[in-house]
Amino acid sequence: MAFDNKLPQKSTGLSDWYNKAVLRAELADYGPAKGTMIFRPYGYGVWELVQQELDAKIRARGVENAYFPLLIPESLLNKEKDHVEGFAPELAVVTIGGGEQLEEKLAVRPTSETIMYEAYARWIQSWRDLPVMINQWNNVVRWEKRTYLFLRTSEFLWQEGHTAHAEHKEAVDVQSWAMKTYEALYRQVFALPGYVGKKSEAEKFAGARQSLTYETLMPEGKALQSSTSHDLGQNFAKAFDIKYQDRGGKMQHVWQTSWGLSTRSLGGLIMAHGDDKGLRLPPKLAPIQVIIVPVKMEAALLDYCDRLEAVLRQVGCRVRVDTREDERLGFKINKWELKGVPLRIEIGQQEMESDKVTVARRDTGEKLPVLRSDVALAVPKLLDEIQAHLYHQAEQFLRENTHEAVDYHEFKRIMAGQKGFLRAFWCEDSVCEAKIKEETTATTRCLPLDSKPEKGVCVYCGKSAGHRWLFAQAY
RNA sequence: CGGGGUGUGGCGCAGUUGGUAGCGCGCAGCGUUCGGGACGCUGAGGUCAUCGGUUCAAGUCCGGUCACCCCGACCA
Repeated sequence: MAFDNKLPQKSTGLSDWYNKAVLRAELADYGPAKGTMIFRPYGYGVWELVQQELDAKIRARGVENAYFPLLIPESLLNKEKDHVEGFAPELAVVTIGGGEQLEEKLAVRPTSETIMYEAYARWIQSWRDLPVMINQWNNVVRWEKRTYLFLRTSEFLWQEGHTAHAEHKEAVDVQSWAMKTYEALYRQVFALPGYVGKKSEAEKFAGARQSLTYETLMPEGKALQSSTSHDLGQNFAKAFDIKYQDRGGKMQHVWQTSWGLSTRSLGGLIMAHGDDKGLRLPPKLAPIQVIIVPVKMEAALLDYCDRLEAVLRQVGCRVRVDTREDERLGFKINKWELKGVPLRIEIGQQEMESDKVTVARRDTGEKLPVLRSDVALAVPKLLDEIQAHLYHQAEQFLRENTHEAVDYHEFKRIMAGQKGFLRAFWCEDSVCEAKIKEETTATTRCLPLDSKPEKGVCVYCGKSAGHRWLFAQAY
């Protein structure tokens, strides 16, 4: 008996559970170099679904895909002061090429602002050239000290959008559109609710004027920054000399945005929805939405399964039949539960005789008989229900773990216990922010966009404060 | 980069006071099975992370190096 195949309990050891679930579900594996990971077909399949969904929305906004180089001359990277300082500690740099020491070192991109804007400066001459709106799907490298599959690896995959505009307002519109797009994607596709808001000065992107963020909550009460969208102002435009001649003939710097969503999102997806049996993938991101499992490997059953598969494929489901002969029913059930397939259909003698198939939901574990003639209608409906149910569970968790901290004593008490998101007044002084972090591990996550101005006093220093910010321990 | 831990077939591990490597799972073949992680038989697979030292003899003792994991400071 393969008892050592049991997954650790999610509730008792989250990180152990997470690592094993990711490896055993065949989402990913470790790469040979420190901090690198392999995206296995099943895990990459989830990412491809994310790409399909997001890419369509990006194109619909008129943003075009392109590709810029992996290697960035150091001098380029050094042009924007805050940007260099922000990324210097996690840079990987190529110093040797073709066996010879390079005259100018090449950074492996940690993000592409600099290499893209060098080109933008050459491409943009006139107001007629604007806006420039380019996205790229690529990989970036950030030399992390401590790595974690999907959530924090030295190399990760993402999409980064970079736009340039004549007017600041237009840039702000794009920044806001990008965040709304991410929010919708997270809620509707990832089934992950979260908070949208503005980053503090200390937490914003290196080189940005202002950053927006989508923050989700993980099971141990830590927040995960799940995507960002930046108003770069004219900081890079000035550093890279990106200018255009306006209608009146005057030279103007452009206004820019950048925004990204990475494979880190898959880590959040796995952690947030998984249970003791393994993953629970929301149907919209499940590479296999329905797995048909014959109870026995008999020709008649297999034939029945194949016909069922054809029916479901026709209504647009991603469906497969498990035809392995050496694994028995129980083994297969556990395997597909571990892999998080939303629906499992069991076909045996009983089903064939009654013409009712047994449909098992991964989210609730519930099994229900469905007439074969109803399957084409019932299965897509069940998939929608599962998608909605996962969202509601996550939403309830988020609600139950968002607290008001009326004073610092309460703040510390919550951070020492269950954690989660804390709403608290903050005077917006970075000294208080740093102190709070030092004493409680909580950092400002964002000022929620829907928060209204209020009169209050900073939880830390007692000076007057105009807004309640969201705090949490960050991933 | 600080603290802790681990490196022995693909994976998980055992290996006594040093004597020349074993178990479980997995894998391959055959057979019996098949409604919640089946069983039998046969078989393949290891220069014990690496470098150096001590010794007649090192998986085991000593020293260095490397890698990975966990906990902290940094990050999407």
